[in-house]
Parts: sequence; C-alpha cells; structure tokens
Amino acid sequence: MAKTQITIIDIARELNISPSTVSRALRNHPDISRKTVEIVKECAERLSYKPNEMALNLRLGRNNIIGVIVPEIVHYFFSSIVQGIEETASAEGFNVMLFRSEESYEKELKITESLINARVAGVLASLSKETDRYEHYQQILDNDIKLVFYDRICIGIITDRVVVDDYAGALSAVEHLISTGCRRIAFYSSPLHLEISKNRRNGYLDALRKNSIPVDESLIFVCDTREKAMELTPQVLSLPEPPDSFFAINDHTATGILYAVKKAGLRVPEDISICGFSGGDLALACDPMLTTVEQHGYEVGKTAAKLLIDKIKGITHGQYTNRIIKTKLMVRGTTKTAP
Amino acid sequence: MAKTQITIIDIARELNISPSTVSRALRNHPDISRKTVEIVKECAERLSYKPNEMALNLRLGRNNIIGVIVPEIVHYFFSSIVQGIEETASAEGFNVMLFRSEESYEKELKITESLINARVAGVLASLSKETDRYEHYQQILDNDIKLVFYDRICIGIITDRVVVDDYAGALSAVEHLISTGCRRIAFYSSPLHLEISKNRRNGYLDALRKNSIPVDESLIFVCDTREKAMELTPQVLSLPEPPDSFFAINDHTATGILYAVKKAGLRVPEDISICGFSGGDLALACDPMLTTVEQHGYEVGKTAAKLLIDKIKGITHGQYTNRIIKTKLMVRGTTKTAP
DNA sequence: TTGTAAGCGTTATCAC
DNA sequence: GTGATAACGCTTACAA
Repeated sequence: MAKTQITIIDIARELNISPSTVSRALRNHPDISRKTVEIVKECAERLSYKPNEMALNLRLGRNNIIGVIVPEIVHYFFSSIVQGIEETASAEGFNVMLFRSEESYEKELKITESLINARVAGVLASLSKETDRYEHYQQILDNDIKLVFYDRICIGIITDRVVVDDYAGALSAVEHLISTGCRRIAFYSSPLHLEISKNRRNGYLDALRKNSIPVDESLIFVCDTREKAMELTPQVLSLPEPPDSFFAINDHTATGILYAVKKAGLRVPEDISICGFSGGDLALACDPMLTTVEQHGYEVGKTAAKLLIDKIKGITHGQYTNRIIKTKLMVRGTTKTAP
Repeated sequence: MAKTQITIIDIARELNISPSTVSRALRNHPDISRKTVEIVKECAERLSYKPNEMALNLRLGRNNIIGVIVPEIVHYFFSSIVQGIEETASAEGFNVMLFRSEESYEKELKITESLINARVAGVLASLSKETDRYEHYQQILDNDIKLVFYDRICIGIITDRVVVDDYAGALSAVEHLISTGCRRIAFYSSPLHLEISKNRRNGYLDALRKNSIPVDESLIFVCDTREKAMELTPQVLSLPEPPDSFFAINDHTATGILYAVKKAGLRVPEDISICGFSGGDLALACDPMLTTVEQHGYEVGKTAAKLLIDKIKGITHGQYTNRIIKTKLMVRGTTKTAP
C-alpha cells in the first residue's frame, strides 16, 4: 500500500535530475535525449508512477471529461445513446460523467451547475420534459464549455444538435399502415408540447393528407405508457367508428395496445394493425412481433459525441451543425403485408 | 461570454479583502463575521463566481468522482444498477464516471488505469466475462482508491461486495414450476464457468432434489440468447421424452423459448411452462406475460454505491461487507397456477 | 539538453 | 476576524 503517491519530484530525486526533465521525458518532449527518456520511463515504471490528472487539469486549465445529461437511464433509446457516447468518448481519450435529470427541471439545474464547477470540457444534453427555460444552458456556453444537444434539443441556444428524423419516421410508419389497407389510424401521442410529439404528429398528418385520407381529430390521443394504453384502448375500440389501426409514440405504448386489442378478442393484424416507435428487444418479445420505427440511438450518441469532441478540439470552431439521424421502419407481424 | 473565469482573487480584489477571507466566507467558516459573509456571497453571486473544482481537488488531494465499470450499458439489469448508483451518488454529492468494459479484459485494464490517473474517490466494478486476473483491481486499492464489486464479483480481492441471490432465485423459480405440476424441467444456462451459471444451476438442482425429482442431465443446455433458444428449442421439444417446462437463465432466452413453443403448436402454460430470470418490461410484452425472477438491479446499484460512499467517508474503515440482494419470483402467465 | 521558477485556484497554517 | 504565505503536482517560458 503506497503510503503517499509517487510524483514527478520523487522520480527526479531518485535520478538526480530536475522535475521538468522528468515531465518532459514522460511526455516525449523532442529536446530530451533518448537516454534520459529511457531512464526516466524505466524509473516511472519501477516506482509505478501514475500522473496526477487533477494537477495536470488545473495546470492546463482543462480536462477530458464529457458531461452527459440524460432524462432516464433504464430506457432502450437513451441507453443506446449513452453507449454510443461512451464508445466514441473513450476512443478519443475522453471520460463520460453521467447524470440523470429524471425529467425534472430542478435536477437539470443542479446538474448544469455541477458541470460548470467541474469545468468539464463539454456537455451532451437532452432536455427534460419539464424544461422550458434555458438560461442554465446559456451559462454553460458562457463558461466556455462546449455544448451539443441530442434528441430533445433546444432551439433557443445556438449549438450543434443531433436529432432523430421523427417526422420521416412517423410518415413512413403511417404510409405503411395505409399501404396495407388501413384507413382509420389512431395516433397515441406524448404530451403535445414536446418536439417529438409535434414532429411525429406532423408525419402522421402528412401521411394521411398525401393519401387523401381525412384527418379525424377524435382518433388522436395523449397516451404514452403501457398502462395508459391498456386503460384507454378498450374505450377507443368501442367507439361508434373504431380505428382499424394504431400508431403509437413508443413501443411500450404499443405493447399496451396490443394487449388490449387481443384481450378484446380482435386479431392482430387481421382486424387491427399496430405500429410502434423505438426499436429494441421489446418489439421482438411481442406476439406477433411488433412493427416499429427503429431510432438508432447508438448512432445518435456517436454522432453527438463526435460533434462535441470536434468542437472541444477546436476543429469546428464557429460552425454549428444540425445532424439528422435517419429512422428505419421495421415491418413485422403487427401490420399486414401490402396487398 | 466570460473572457476568463472569475476566481476568489477577483472577488477579493473587488471587495478589498484577502483571498483567504473570501474562501472562508464562501465556506461559512465560523471565524468570519456575518457581515463579511454576506458581502462576499453577494459579490460572488453578482460576478457569477463558480468555484473551480479542479483547483479544489488538487488542493484537497481528493475528488468526488465515483468510477463505474459496467460490462454492458444497453442491458436492463446493468442499466438498472447504473440508475441506482447515479441516484445514490448524486444524493450524496458524488459524480458518476461511467465506463463500459464490453466484456473485455483489455478494456478493463485501460479503464482501471484511467481511474487511477484520475484519482477517483472510489470504484464500483463488475467483472467482464473474460477477466481472470485481478492485479489491476489490487492496484486500485494500492492507490488508496476505495473499491466495491457488484454482481460479477472477485473473490481474490478483499473488498465489499454486492451480489444477487442467484441460488435462491433459481430455487424459488424451479420450486414454483414443480408446485404447478412440472416434472421434466429443462434448464437453459449461460456458459458454466460464470458464477451466475453455477449458482442458478445449484438452485435448479437443489429444487429438484428437495422434491425428489431425479436430475436428468440431458435436460440441461448451454443456451443464453433469444436466437439460440429459437434454434435449440424445436429440437428439445421433439426429444423422445420432451420437457414439460423450461427455466431460462435470462428473459431474452425465455422469449425465444416462448416463440418456439408456440410455433410448435403447443400451448403456454397448459402444455409447456416457461420461467425466465431478469425482470423488466420484456417480460410484460410477452403473451402470455412471462413468469420471471426479478433481480432488483436498482437495489444492487443503490447498495453498492452506499457501501462505497461509506468507505470513502471513512465511516466503515476496515470493515468488509458482503451484501446479498434478494430476488423475487414474479408469477405471471407462462406458468400454471398451483393446483 | 537540462535546470529554475512561476503559476494554475484553492485552502490550511500561522500570524497579527 | 482577517491577512500573508505556502503548498497540492504539474507544465512551460526562460535561463543556462
């Protein structure tokens, strides 16, 4: 057990040279002779010297930490994003500090403060559902910390952004339903103030319009969890003019719909078609397997991290990029095959 | 945009007092007069001063970072653990630095080195499947960094440990199957060198023995993914003496079994019972919903983080705790109700 | 090629 | 109560 940590000074003393020479040797400074470098490195190894990053960071006025703000951790889409971020970050020599906002503005505020105090190099953020003020993100920029938004972006702040193509995803999903003969397509949405709701709703609406299907507002509901879907769907099915299909804002909701539809004695997809939005294993566990829009969270994470790191490195100084990650419709068993 | 960061010295200059007074006032040192404290805090607020944690860490020779090593991120059990860790850590004023070992020993080695260089306060680790040497963890301890293992623990190193009660979970699952009339219970396991395989296998075997059911080795298979289960199960079902039930090492595998069984025209649970191990939403998406053993990853994370933080704070100096998190059998639709 | 010394922002120690 | 000073471990002009 090392009583006290080994420093550059210990190595210097051991070898009767100066600390600066040790520092330079360890960093492969060109001025230092091959021999000194060797001796120093051997000694560092022997004493199992570990450079103190805290000192280095203070000295250099920077560190290699990327702060990641994520609304939820136990969540297929977000954990895929975190995985993409971690992979890119570690490949580029950055460490990931993870924070969960828990969909709370207050938490988000505390997190951004921690991030500023820690003087992280950059921040990757997705807004909590509650957040409708953005000063705390402006503060991040004011403190010279790079910032990239992903998925739940913030329009008011000028930064790079990475989003999923919600509009196109919804459009393709609903067009698929239409192409298989569906005409009365119910839409289960998240609360309407969220960008994803707006974009997917627009995709839904445009798909109907493009196919000359009248929009029936009474088929649009705010319902975005499995539980709510299990409760709401029986009522929807017993409407005078019930839907022939459902488009759900996420796969959890879709599984709730599926459950309720089967429980009502209807066949899927013969009587009722269902399409979700998310991707992941949940869709495969369903019976029939769920048709859904895959969001490619991993790509979102990788792209956002790359954008941020380029900003940190100064490669993309002054440029602001909006990146859109394509979705992919995964056609499975809860929708019919086109006639 | 703040050209340069505000320091304690800026505040001192602004108020014509010394930096040490400012420091003490901000920290509510008892020696400082109420008035000075007020003035200093007002000024700090006005200049939007943010304490530089890098300087503080260097000065104090410590930081508030907990390093977390996790084999996989997109994984219900592990992401639940991370959520428990993050929650506990942030409540106690610690930040979480997340690393994914990707089940690789090499990666794990690099991660522990980063962790030591960063002088993190503590580490929470779960071994990669590859790892069979432990010097890198001993190094962590040698560098005076606290260490707690969770789930995939390491026996060779003396530290706190938090594990799931795999044995009892398997025992209760198999006893449940037996109590509902099952006699020929197939076991789909992970590779046998893993602790979880051994423990759950022992639970499986003991449940049979306790109920005087002969063990049939030909009903034990290495099969731990959905894909493999979909491939293997039809063969198992067409055995001369096929099983009447399946106990799977995880829920993904169980969903594969369920798929294959239904495809073979058998009814679940009337003809075949299925029980998984994991918990989470996947089990609910199945039809019928999957009976499974809930592992309480969130609890594992919370417990491990608490143990680590107590160690860091010196509350539990010199003690080493082994904590076992209880599992819970969630009886659902893929098993029969007891007669 | 190597050494000296200053300084990153903070706090602990010792004076006053 | 408050101020001066040193120190945490490292890098980097500037000197030699």
